[in-house]
Formats: sequence, C-alpha cells, structure tokens
Amino acid sequence: MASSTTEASTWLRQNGLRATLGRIAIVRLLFESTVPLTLAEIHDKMRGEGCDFATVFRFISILEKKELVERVAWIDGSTRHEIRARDGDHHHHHYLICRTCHKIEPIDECVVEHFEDQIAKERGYASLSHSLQLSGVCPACQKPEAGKKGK
Amino acid sequence: MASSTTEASTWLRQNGLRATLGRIAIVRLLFESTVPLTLAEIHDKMRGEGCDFATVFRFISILEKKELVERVAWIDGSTRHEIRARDGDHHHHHYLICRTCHKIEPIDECVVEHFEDQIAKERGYASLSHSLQLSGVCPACQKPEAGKKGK
DNA sequence: GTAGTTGCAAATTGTTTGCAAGCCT
DNA sequence: AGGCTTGCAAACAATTTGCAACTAC
Repeated sequence: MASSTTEASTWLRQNGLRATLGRIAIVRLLFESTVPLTLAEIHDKMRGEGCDFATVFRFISILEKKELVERVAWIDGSTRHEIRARDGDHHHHHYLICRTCHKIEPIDECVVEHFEDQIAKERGYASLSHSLQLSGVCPACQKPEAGKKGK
Repeated sequence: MASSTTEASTWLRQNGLRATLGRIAIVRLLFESTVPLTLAEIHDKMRGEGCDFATVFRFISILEKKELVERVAWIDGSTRHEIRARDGDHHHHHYLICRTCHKIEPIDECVVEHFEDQIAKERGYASLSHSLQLSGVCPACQKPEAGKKGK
C-alpha cells in the first residue's frame, strides 16, 4: 500500500514525468483498477488525497499522448481510460457490462485477434486494434426482487 | 429518389409517426447510410431541405425510444445512430475505422455471436448484445504522400 | 532557480428543454 | 380544429483553456 506509492512514483519517473502527490494518487488508481475509469470516477475516488478535476483531465491527456493510457469509448457513451500493459501484465480489452446494475466484468479470452489478422490481410489495414463490449443482464439482476441491487 | 421519399413517409406512418418534411429527410438519410451517423452529420447533410438541430435531436430520441434506431458509442468518443434492421435487410454491427482519414467501412461477418452464446452460458447473463469496432490505418493512408487524403 | 504543474475560474463545446407559432391528419 | 411538431433561444452539462501561484528537480 505504501509500496504502491513508491511503485507509482518510480513508474512516473521512468516515463519522464514528475511525481507529484496528485499524480501518484491517479497512477495508483489506474494500477489498481481492473476496469477502465471515467475522469469523474478518478476524481471522486481521490477525495482526501484529491486534486482538481482539471489536473486529472490534463494528466490523463498527457498519459494518453505518451501512449501510457488508452482511451476507451464505453458502450453507454461515456469515455473511460485504462493504463496500458506494463511488462508481462497483459490488460483487458473486453468487458461484459450489466445493463441494469452497470457492473463491469473483464473478459480474458480474446476471440477477435485471429479475426483482426484476417481483416488486416484482406483489406490491407495496418496496426489494427479493436474494442469489444458485451452488454446484458447479470444473474443477480435477473432475479425480480434483486433487480434494484448493485450500485 | 422521389420514391425513397414515399418509402420514408410510409415507414413513418407505419410506425405511428407523423410524416413531416424534416422527418422524411432524416429517415431517408438513415435508410441510405451504410454506417451510423452523428446528429451533427445528419443535420449537416440536410442543408436545403434542412431542419433545426433540436428537431434532429428530438426526432432521433423518439426513434430510439421506439427502438427503431440504435445508439452506438463510437470508438472516438462520439455518439452515432443507425436505423435498425427492416424486414430481411440485416444491418451491420461491426465497423473498421481508419484512424487517419476517419473512413468507416462496415464488416459483414460476425465472429462474436458464437462467443456471445458461450459467455451467456458460462456467466448466466441474459439478452446479451455486443459492439465491436476495429481501428487501424487504411491502405490509402499508409502511402506517405497520400497521408493527408480523405476528408 | 527554473521549468513544469496546480487550482481556480472562465471559455468553449455539446446536449437538452420551454414555449409560442405552425403543420399534419 | 386539435394535438403533435417545429424553430428559436435559453438552460444545462461536460470538456477544455488561461493564468498566477506553487513545487519538484
């Protein structure tokens, strides 16, 4: 926990960025989250150690320009951000979203990679990437009385 | 061309909607487009026969409430809208987008359907749907001098 | 010390609503 | 005729920027 602070500031400096308290807090959130976050979520989760919304906005923009963070257009129209894979730690591209309680589950398998190669070959596109989101109603929300559960 | 006007107003009335000039123009655009459109694109393409942006906004909202049009969160963060399948005419769920010239190509094959069933079974989700977008650099934009081409 | 970073507030852009006038049926 | 629909303008929300004070290196 204290070590993840060290980890975050090391990561920042390795990437040529200054390590301020706000940035460290943001990076820790990105490291710890298994799902992409909105700017508002990042800002909200920092109450206490917080920094201004404009700082979140600008810092995430910097990370995206450096390709350390990826911008994801979410299926509900919001924009989310997730840190790119560090070393061996591969990250998720695919999510399963409950339309009722908005829970987000990562999906590890990737059925698209092979298809992506095929399309690249067939149509001559370069450096393809993809985004896949499934949405449905999760088991808990299918139970009538439990419908209002979750956040 | 004149016939697509008739077609559009017939479609409107079949769905219990009044056929005004603005609405007919919007519906024709939706019928003719092979890719989802933004509200701004719909509004822009109507110069002449045009109607107000608020009308586009409200009419598309009505169509979405009636589930005649589907809202799509685009990979670049914008929101797009596409008409749902009419009769036999199946529509596209998948697109290939050029990151340089922003050209959009529909993809007919669907590799996700089988995967969707599998996930539904494994995790107990109901009424799954999905959204898949591939992005890359199209053949034209890979040629150095042609990089500025496209729109 | 200096350049990069921050918070605050304002500017900008995009989305949504209220209302009186007009149009479709 | 009557209610649905429209255009206009204003309200609202979200994103982005300017600037002086501050901080990491």
